[in-house]
Amino acid sequence: MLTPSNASSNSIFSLMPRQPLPIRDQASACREGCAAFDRIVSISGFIVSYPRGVEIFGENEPAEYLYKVVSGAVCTYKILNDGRRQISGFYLPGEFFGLQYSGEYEFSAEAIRDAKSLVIKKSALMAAARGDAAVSHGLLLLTALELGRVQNRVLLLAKSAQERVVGFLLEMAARSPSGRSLQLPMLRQDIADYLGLTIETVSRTLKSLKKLAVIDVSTRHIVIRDRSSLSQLNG
Amino acid sequence: MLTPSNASSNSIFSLMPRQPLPIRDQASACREGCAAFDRIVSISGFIVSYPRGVEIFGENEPAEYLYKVVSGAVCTYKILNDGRRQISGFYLPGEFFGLQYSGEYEFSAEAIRDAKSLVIKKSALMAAARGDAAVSHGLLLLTALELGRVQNRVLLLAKSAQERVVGFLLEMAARSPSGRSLQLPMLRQDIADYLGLTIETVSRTLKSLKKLAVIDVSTRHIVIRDRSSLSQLNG
DNA sequence: CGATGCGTTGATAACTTTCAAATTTAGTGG
DNA sequence: CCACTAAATTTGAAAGTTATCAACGCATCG
Repeated sequence: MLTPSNASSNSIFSLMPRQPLPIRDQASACREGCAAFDRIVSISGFIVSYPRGVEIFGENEPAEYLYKVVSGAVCTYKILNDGRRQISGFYLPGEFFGLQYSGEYEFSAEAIRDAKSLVIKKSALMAAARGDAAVSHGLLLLTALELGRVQNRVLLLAKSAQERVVGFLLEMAARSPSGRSLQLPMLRQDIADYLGLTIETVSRTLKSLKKLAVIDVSTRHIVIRDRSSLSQLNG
Repeated sequence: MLTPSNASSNSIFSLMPRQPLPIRDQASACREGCAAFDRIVSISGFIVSYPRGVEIFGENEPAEYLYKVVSGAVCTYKILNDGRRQISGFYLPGEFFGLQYSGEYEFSAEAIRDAKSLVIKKSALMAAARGDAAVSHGLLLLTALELGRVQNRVLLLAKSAQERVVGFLLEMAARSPSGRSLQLPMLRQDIADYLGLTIETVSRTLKSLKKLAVIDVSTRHIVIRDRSSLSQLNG
């Protein structure tokens, strides 16, 4: 009942992989399982460029569009009452954002590097979905993957500073083409706001991981030297 | 396009309320929006009793069943490598759990009070879903509500101990029949494992909130005396 | 070459955990 | 219903972790 072979069923259960997918597979799962979805997205979407630092959409705006990163990098975030910024996700090329569970965006989105996005009007997607179950399946798969990501983040945030940073590095590594060499598109401040830490703590933690010889650190680039030790430090 | 009036569309977007629903509305949203779903659940489900402390299902077991709490209380959790327990959610009467995004449960579930659950075989639900769009809509609504909950928890866990406890109280209050008087079905240890704190910190934080005259505290019962102050402390 | 933004480093303060009781609560058998 | 026991919660003191504040270094860019 819950096997991939049943993927044409109308139920959400059948859309889910048997094993939780590693994050790196978001793009590929969608490619393999939802070719029709991707085709619609490519046809009905248009490319928009966002210079670094520009807001792509704001919290509480009507959620009219779905976005797929083509190049660069994007984050979604929320500003809390006291002015702190909580980043809820980073999105790299091939990944989707703007998939909100209500009629209005729950978060704001901003380009953290100069970025290009494929922008798809949700109403167009929905029209396509009525005639093509693969499209609605694609949307559901994205939603389920997002849920899995967020659940992982809950586990991450319950831990110590070192475990958070390690978890972040492993997550980024899983999404990188090369699993060992990470180009970090975001600033230290972005990492801090993602992990609920300060930039100083992020900086010091990276340094201590370097001292332990599990990673090499430069400003925008991390090399994982000892992955098994890193995984052990993940708790 | 994204209005509630469009709820019969095949797209997940149309299933979502315009505004994020407060948590208390999980049960009622399902009642109102998914009468057919609830009917199927009631018909095809059976009642099982679980004494307090009993495991209902375990992480990595095949996710064959969906559960709806009838009485008592349940939590889902994960044991981390170092033995810590991270509780991922509490479920009160009327709420669903066991809705996993993969073919196997991501978490374990346990009765934190003597509990009765309606147990529904997912394969039966899926069969019903093929003939009745309302059923698959119901599943999707549950999934989307779960996503919203988890997103709120991410925001919670990035904050200070006091803000976490306050957020927890506000969340529980929103789910209680009376919004001001909370019966807590869980132990302090459960609250601590939910918030990523120690029981001592939870205890001290509750005491300090009592000192601030925003709540009254007894072992299993909280009364919110000053809701607006409490909300302000939520960050 | 100064200005600016970003990252690192150091010292101190604030917060949270840890460890070790003491106290209260809940359950059980008399 | 009371006494006893085990479990749960609270409290206190000390240790550990992270944040805050301040300064410095290091690039990039006009």
